[in-house]
Amino acid sequence: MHGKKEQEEYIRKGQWEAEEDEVLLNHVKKYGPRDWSSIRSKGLLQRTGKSCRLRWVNKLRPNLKNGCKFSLEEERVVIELQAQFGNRWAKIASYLPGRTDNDVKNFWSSRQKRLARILQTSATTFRSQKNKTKVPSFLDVPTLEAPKFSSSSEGEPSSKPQTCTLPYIDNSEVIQMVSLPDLIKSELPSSDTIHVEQEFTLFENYKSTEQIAFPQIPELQNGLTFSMENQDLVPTIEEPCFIEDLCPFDVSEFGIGPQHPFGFPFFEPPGSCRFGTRDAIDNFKISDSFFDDLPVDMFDHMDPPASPSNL
DNA sequence: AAACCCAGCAACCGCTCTGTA
DNA sequence: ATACAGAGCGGTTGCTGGGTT
Repeated sequence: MHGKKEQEEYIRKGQWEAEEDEVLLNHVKKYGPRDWSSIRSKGLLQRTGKSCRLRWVNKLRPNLKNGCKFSLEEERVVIELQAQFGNRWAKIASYLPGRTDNDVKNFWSSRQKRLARILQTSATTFRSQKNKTKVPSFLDVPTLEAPKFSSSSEGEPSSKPQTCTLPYIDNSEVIQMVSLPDLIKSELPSSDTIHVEQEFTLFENYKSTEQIAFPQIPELQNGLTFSMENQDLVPTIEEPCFIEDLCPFDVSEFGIGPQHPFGFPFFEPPGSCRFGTRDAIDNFKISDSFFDDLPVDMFDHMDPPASPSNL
Protein backbone atom coordinates (compact mmCIF):
# COMPACT_ATOMS: atom_id res chain seq x y z
CA MET A 1 0.00 0.00 0.00
CA HIS A 2 2.59 2.51 1.10
CA GLY A 3 5.41 0.78 -0.70
CA LYS A 4 5.66 3.19 -3.57
CA LYS A 5 5.24 6.24 -1.40
CA GLU A 6 7.81 4.97 1.03
CA GLN A 7 10.18 4.36 -1.83
CA GLU A 8 9.62 7.88 -3.09
CA GLU A 9 10.28 9.30 0.34
CA TYR A 10 13.31 7.14 0.93
CA ILE A 11 16.46 9.21 0.91
CA ARG A 12 19.71 7.44 0.31
CA LYS A 13 22.66 8.53 2.44
CA GLY A 14 26.27 7.61 2.80
CA GLN A 15 28.86 6.74 0.25
CA TRP A 16 28.10 7.30 -3.41
CA GLU A 17 28.07 4.46 -5.89
CA ALA A 18 29.69 4.79 -9.29
CA GLU A 19 26.26 4.45 -10.90
CA GLU A 20 24.98 7.39 -8.89
CA ASP A 21 27.93 9.48 -9.98
CA GLU A 22 27.17 8.59 -13.55
CA VAL A 23 23.57 9.69 -13.23
CA LEU A 24 24.66 12.91 -11.60
CA LEU A 25 27.22 13.61 -14.31
CA ASN A 26 24.60 12.99 -16.98
CA HIS A 27 22.30 15.45 -15.31
CA VAL A 28 25.03 18.11 -15.23
CA LYS A 29 25.86 17.44 -18.86
CA LYS A 30 22.26 18.00 -19.84
CA TYR A 31 21.23 20.84 -17.56
CA GLY A 32 24.39 22.20 -16.09
CA PRO A 33 25.27 22.31 -12.40
CA ARG A 34 21.86 23.46 -11.21
CA ASP A 35 18.35 22.19 -10.49
CA TRP A 36 19.74 19.72 -8.02
CA SER A 37 16.37 19.03 -6.49
CA SER A 38 14.95 17.92 -9.80
CA ILE A 39 17.33 14.96 -9.80
CA ARG A 40 15.31 13.45 -7.01
CA SER A 41 11.92 14.70 -8.12
CA LYS A 42 12.50 13.05 -11.50
CA GLY A 43 13.39 9.84 -9.74
CA LEU A 44 16.90 9.77 -11.14
CA LEU A 45 18.51 9.44 -7.72
CA GLN A 46 17.22 8.97 -4.21
CA ARG A 47 19.49 11.68 -2.92
CA THR A 48 18.58 15.15 -1.78
CA GLY A 49 19.42 18.06 -4.00
CA LYS A 50 21.87 19.23 -1.40
CA SER A 51 23.62 15.92 -1.41
CA CYS A 52 23.84 15.94 -5.21
CA ARG A 53 25.25 19.43 -5.28
CA LEU A 54 27.81 18.57 -2.63
CA ARG A 55 28.89 15.48 -4.53
CA TRP A 56 29.35 17.50 -7.68
CA VAL A 57 31.18 20.34 -6.01
CA ASN A 58 33.49 18.17 -3.93
CA LYS A 59 34.15 15.15 -6.10
CA LEU A 60 32.81 15.26 -9.65
CA ARG A 61 33.62 18.77 -10.75
CA PRO A 62 36.38 18.88 -13.37
CA ASN A 63 39.92 19.93 -12.44
CA LEU A 64 39.67 18.95 -8.81
CA LYS A 65 42.85 17.98 -7.03
CA ASN A 66 41.29 14.97 -5.41
CA GLY A 67 43.58 12.90 -3.23
CA CYS A 68 46.39 15.37 -3.65
CA LYS A 69 48.02 16.70 -0.53
CA PHE A 70 48.20 20.43 -0.01
CA SER A 71 51.42 21.81 -1.40
CA LEU A 72 53.61 24.12 0.61
CA GLU A 73 52.38 27.01 -1.46
CA GLU A 74 48.75 26.08 -0.89
CA GLU A 75 49.39 25.79 2.82
CA ARG A 76 50.83 29.26 2.82
CA VAL A 77 47.82 30.64 1.03
CA VAL A 78 45.40 28.96 3.41
CA ILE A 79 47.24 30.16 6.48
CA GLU A 80 47.44 33.70 5.21
CA LEU A 81 43.85 33.87 4.01
CA GLN A 82 42.51 32.25 7.15
CA ALA A 83 44.14 34.99 9.14
CA GLN A 84 42.41 37.54 6.96
CA PHE A 85 39.03 36.04 6.26
CA GLY A 86 38.53 33.74 9.21
CA ASN A 87 36.74 30.47 8.59
CA ARG A 88 35.25 31.49 5.29
CA TRP A 89 36.35 28.33 3.63
CA ALA A 90 34.53 28.84 0.37
CA LYS A 91 36.18 32.20 -0.07
CA ILE A 92 39.58 30.79 0.78
CA ALA A 93 39.01 27.87 -1.57
CA SER A 94 38.23 30.27 -4.37
CA TYR A 95 41.89 31.30 -4.28
CA LEU A 96 43.03 27.72 -4.64
CA PRO A 97 42.31 26.19 -8.03
CA GLY A 98 41.14 22.63 -7.72
CA ARG A 99 40.42 22.86 -4.01
CA THR A 100 36.99 22.89 -2.44
CA ASP A 101 35.82 24.54 0.74
CA ASN A 102 35.60 21.09 2.24
CA ASP A 103 39.24 20.43 1.35
CA VAL A 104 40.34 23.65 2.97
CA LYS A 105 38.18 23.08 6.00
CA ASN A 106 39.53 19.59 6.51
CA PHE A 107 43.07 20.73 5.97
CA TRP A 108 42.70 23.47 8.53
CA SER A 109 41.00 21.21 11.00
CA SER A 110 43.75 18.64 10.75
CA ARG A 111 46.36 21.31 11.12
CA GLN A 112 44.69 22.73 14.21
CA LYS A 113 44.48 19.31 15.76
CA ARG A 114 48.11 18.67 15.01
CA LEU A 115 49.18 21.95 16.57
CA ALA A 116 46.92 21.40 19.56
CA ARG A 117 48.44 18.00 20.08
CA ILE A 118 51.92 19.46 19.98
CA LEU A 119 51.00 22.18 22.42
CA GLN A 120 49.24 19.73 24.68
CA THR A 121 52.32 17.62 24.86
CA SER A 122 54.34 20.63 25.82
CA ALA A 123 51.70 21.69 28.35
CA THR A 124 51.79 18.29 29.98
CA THR A 125 55.52 18.51 30.22
CA PHE A 126 55.29 21.94 31.75
CA ARG A 127 52.58 20.88 34.17
CA SER A 128 54.53 17.93 35.39
CA GLN A 129 57.40 20.26 36.06
CA LYS A 130 55.28 22.83 37.84
CA ASN A 131 53.43 20.24 39.87
CA LYS A 132 56.58 19.75 41.84
CA THR A 133 56.09 23.19 43.31
CA LYS A 134 52.72 24.77 42.74
CA VAL A 135 49.73 24.07 40.57
CA PRO A 136 48.85 27.15 38.56
CA SER A 137 45.17 27.85 38.88
CA PHE A 138 44.75 28.76 35.24
CA LEU A 139 45.51 25.21 34.25
CA ASP A 140 42.11 24.22 35.53
CA VAL A 141 40.10 26.63 33.45
CA PRO A 142 37.72 24.40 31.54
CA THR A 143 37.66 26.13 28.19
CA LEU A 144 38.61 29.36 26.61
CA GLU A 145 35.54 31.36 25.74
CA ALA A 146 35.44 34.70 24.15
CA PRO A 147 33.06 36.66 21.99
CA LYS A 148 34.06 36.01 18.45
CA PHE A 149 34.23 38.69 15.84
CA SER A 150 34.26 37.78 12.25
CA SER A 151 37.42 38.58 10.40
CA SER A 152 35.63 38.43 7.12
CA SER A 153 36.22 40.89 4.37
CA GLU A 154 33.01 42.63 5.28
CA GLY A 155 34.27 43.05 8.79
CA GLU A 156 30.87 42.54 10.33
CA PRO A 157 30.89 41.24 13.86
CA SER A 158 29.40 37.85 14.37
CA SER A 159 26.12 38.10 16.19
CA LYS A 160 26.65 35.11 18.40
CA PRO A 161 29.60 34.38 20.57
CA GLN A 162 31.45 31.21 19.83
CA THR A 163 33.51 29.13 22.11
CA CYS A 164 37.05 28.64 21.11
CA THR A 165 37.50 25.19 22.39
CA LEU A 166 40.48 23.28 21.24
CA PRO A 167 39.90 19.90 19.71
CA TYR A 168 41.64 16.95 21.27
CA ILE A 169 42.31 18.83 24.45
CA ASP A 170 40.19 17.79 27.31
CA ASN A 171 38.92 20.33 29.74
CA SER A 172 41.74 19.89 32.13
CA GLU A 173 44.40 20.33 29.53
CA VAL A 174 44.49 23.96 28.61
CA ILE A 175 47.13 24.97 26.15
CA GLN A 176 50.18 26.55 27.60
CA MET A 177 52.85 28.53 25.90
CA VAL A 178 56.20 26.92 25.86
CA SER A 179 59.37 28.15 24.35
CA LEU A 180 60.18 26.48 21.10
CA PRO A 181 63.55 25.18 22.09
CA ASP A 182 61.84 23.46 24.99
CA LEU A 183 59.11 22.22 22.76
CA ILE A 184 61.42 20.73 20.20
CA LYS A 185 64.13 19.43 22.42
CA SER A 186 61.96 18.05 25.18
CA GLU A 187 59.93 14.88 25.28
CA LEU A 188 58.04 15.48 22.10
CA PRO A 189 57.40 12.31 20.23
CA SER A 190 59.66 12.15 17.25
CA SER A 191 56.76 12.30 14.84
CA ASP A 192 55.54 15.50 16.45
CA THR A 193 59.00 16.93 16.28
CA ILE A 194 58.97 16.28 12.59
CA HIS A 195 55.63 18.04 12.27
CA VAL A 196 56.89 21.01 14.20
CA GLU A 197 59.95 21.20 12.02
CA GLN A 198 57.80 20.98 8.93
CA GLU A 199 55.62 23.79 10.14
CA PHE A 200 58.66 25.87 10.91
CA THR A 201 60.15 25.12 7.57
CA LEU A 202 56.98 26.31 5.97
CA PHE A 203 57.11 29.61 7.76
CA GLU A 204 60.79 30.00 7.30
CA ASN A 205 60.31 29.68 3.59
CA TYR A 206 57.43 32.06 3.86
CA LYS A 207 59.40 34.69 5.69
CA SER A 208 62.52 34.33 3.69
CA THR A 209 60.49 34.93 0.57
CA GLU A 210 59.55 38.29 2.05
CA GLN A 211 56.80 38.75 -0.49
CA ILE A 212 54.89 35.91 -1.96
CA ALA A 213 53.58 36.19 -5.43
CA PHE A 214 50.03 35.01 -5.89
CA PRO A 215 49.43 35.67 -9.55
CA GLN A 216 46.39 33.45 -9.48
CA ILE A 217 44.65 35.50 -6.85
CA PRO A 218 42.58 38.13 -8.59
CA GLU A 219 41.62 40.23 -5.57
CA LEU A 220 45.17 40.61 -4.51
CA GLN A 221 46.04 42.32 -7.70
CA ASN A 222 43.99 45.27 -6.58
CA GLY A 223 46.68 46.73 -4.45
CA LEU A 224 46.87 44.08 -1.77
CA THR A 225 49.94 41.94 -1.72
CA PHE A 226 50.95 39.27 0.68
CA SER A 227 53.94 41.06 1.99
CA MET A 228 55.39 40.55 5.39
CA GLU A 229 54.05 43.95 6.32
CA ASN A 230 50.57 42.54 6.07
CA GLN A 231 51.43 40.32 8.95
CA ASP A 232 50.74 43.42 10.99
CA LEU A 233 47.12 42.44 10.65
CA VAL A 234 47.85 39.89 13.30
CA PRO A 235 47.96 41.28 16.82
CA THR A 236 51.37 41.49 18.31
CA ILE A 237 52.80 41.67 21.77
CA GLU A 238 52.96 45.43 21.83
CA GLU A 239 49.18 45.64 21.73
CA PRO A 240 48.07 46.89 25.13
CA CYS A 241 45.83 44.04 26.15
CA PHE A 242 47.68 41.24 24.50
CA ILE A 243 49.11 39.60 27.57
CA GLU A 244 45.98 40.28 29.58
CA ASP A 245 43.84 38.75 26.87
CA LEU A 246 46.10 35.82 26.44
CA CYS A 247 46.75 35.21 30.09
CA PRO A 248 44.10 36.69 32.35
CA PHE A 249 46.17 36.13 35.41
CA ASP A 250 49.26 37.50 36.97
CA VAL A 251 51.97 36.08 34.77
CA SER A 252 54.63 37.37 37.07
CA GLU A 253 53.37 34.78 39.52
CA PHE A 254 55.01 32.21 37.35
CA GLY A 255 58.07 34.22 36.67
CA ILE A 256 56.98 34.77 33.10
CA GLY A 257 58.33 37.89 31.63
CA PRO A 258 60.60 39.21 28.96
CA GLN A 259 63.63 38.43 31.02
CA HIS A 260 62.58 35.01 32.08
CA PRO A 261 64.01 32.06 30.24
CA PHE A 262 60.63 30.40 30.20
CA GLY A 263 58.78 33.53 29.09
CA PHE A 264 57.30 34.09 25.70
CA PRO A 265 60.28 33.96 23.47
CA PHE A 266 58.15 34.47 20.43
CA PHE A 267 56.78 37.75 21.70
CA GLU A 268 59.57 40.01 20.75
CA PRO A 269 59.30 43.75 20.51
CA PRO A 270 58.44 44.93 17.03
CA GLY A 271 61.38 45.11 14.73
CA SER A 272 63.50 42.74 16.69
CA CYS A 273 62.44 39.69 14.83
CA ARG A 274 59.23 39.51 12.96
CA PHE A 275 60.19 41.97 10.31
CA GLY A 276 63.65 42.76 11.41
CA THR A 277 67.06 42.08 10.03
CA ARG A 278 68.19 38.76 8.71
CA ASP A 279 70.28 38.30 11.84
CA ALA A 280 67.32 38.90 14.03
CA ILE A 281 65.28 36.48 12.02
CA ASP A 282 68.00 33.91 12.30
CA ASN A 283 68.19 34.40 16.01
CA PHE A 284 64.48 34.02 16.49
CA LYS A 285 63.48 31.93 13.56
CA ILE A 286 61.86 29.13 15.50
CA SER A 287 59.92 31.17 17.98
CA ASP A 288 58.84 33.56 15.31
CA SER A 289 57.27 30.83 13.29
CA PHE A 290 55.69 29.39 16.35
CA PHE A 291 53.87 32.63 16.97
CA ASP A 292 52.08 32.22 13.68
CA ASP A 293 51.15 28.70 14.60
CA LEU A 294 49.24 29.64 17.67
CA PRO A 295 45.55 28.83 17.49
CA VAL A 296 43.89 31.57 15.54
CA ASP A 297 40.96 31.53 17.95
CA MET A 298 43.28 33.06 20.45
CA PHE A 299 42.83 36.42 18.74
CA ASP A 300 39.16 36.20 18.02
CA HIS A 301 38.04 38.57 20.70
CA MET A 302 40.25 41.28 19.39
CA ASP A 303 39.26 43.76 16.74
CA PRO A 304 39.20 42.15 13.36
CA PRO A 305 41.88 43.15 10.91
CA ALA A 306 41.07 45.60 8.21
CA SER A 307 39.17 44.07 5.41
CA PRO A 308 41.18 43.54 2.24
CA SER A 309 38.29 44.99 0.31
CA ASN A 310 38.57 48.18 2.31
CA LEU A 311 42.28 48.57 1.84
C1' DA B 1 48.12 -11.60 13.65
C1' DA B 2 44.94 -9.02 16.17
C1' DA B 3 43.43 -5.10 18.58
C1' DC B 4 43.56 -0.49 19.09
C1' DC B 5 44.32 4.35 17.96
C1' DC B 6 44.06 8.25 15.25
C1' DA B 7 44.41 11.38 11.18
C1' DG B 8 42.21 12.39 7.11
C1' DC B 9 38.38 12.48 4.39
C1' DA B 10 33.54 12.31 2.76
C1' DA B 11 29.12 13.39 3.69
C1' DC B 12 25.30 15.21 6.44
C1' DC B 13 22.88 18.86 9.05
C1' DG B 14 21.22 23.23 10.13
C1' DC B 15 21.35 27.80 9.13
C1' DT B 16 21.69 31.82 6.03
C1' DC B 17 21.49 33.98 1.69
C1' DT B 18 19.44 34.95 -2.75
C1' DG B 19 16.30 35.01 -6.41
C1' DT B 20 11.63 34.99 -7.87
C1' DA B 21 6.70 34.92 -8.07
C1' DA C 1 6.51 43.43 1.14
C1' DT C 2 6.39 38.72 1.72
C1' DA C 3 6.69 33.85 1.25
C1' DC C 4 8.90 30.19 -0.69
C1' DA C 5 12.38 27.28 -2.88
C1' DG C 6 16.88 26.53 -4.20
C1' DA C 7 21.63 27.23 -3.45
C1' DG C 8 25.55 27.99 -0.60
C1' DC C 9 28.19 27.85 3.58
C1' DG C 10 30.31 26.38 7.93
C1' DG C 11 30.23 23.08 11.64
C1' DT C 12 30.00 18.45 12.83
C1' DT C 13 29.94 13.52 12.52
C1' DG C 14 31.11 9.01 11.16
C1' DC C 15 33.81 5.96 8.37
C1' DT C 16 38.16 4.15 6.68
C1' DG C 17 42.82 3.00 6.18
C1' DG C 18 47.35 3.23 7.91
C1' DG C 19 50.30 3.04 11.82
C1' DT C 20 51.39 1.35 16.39
C1' DT C 21 51.35 -1.74 20.25
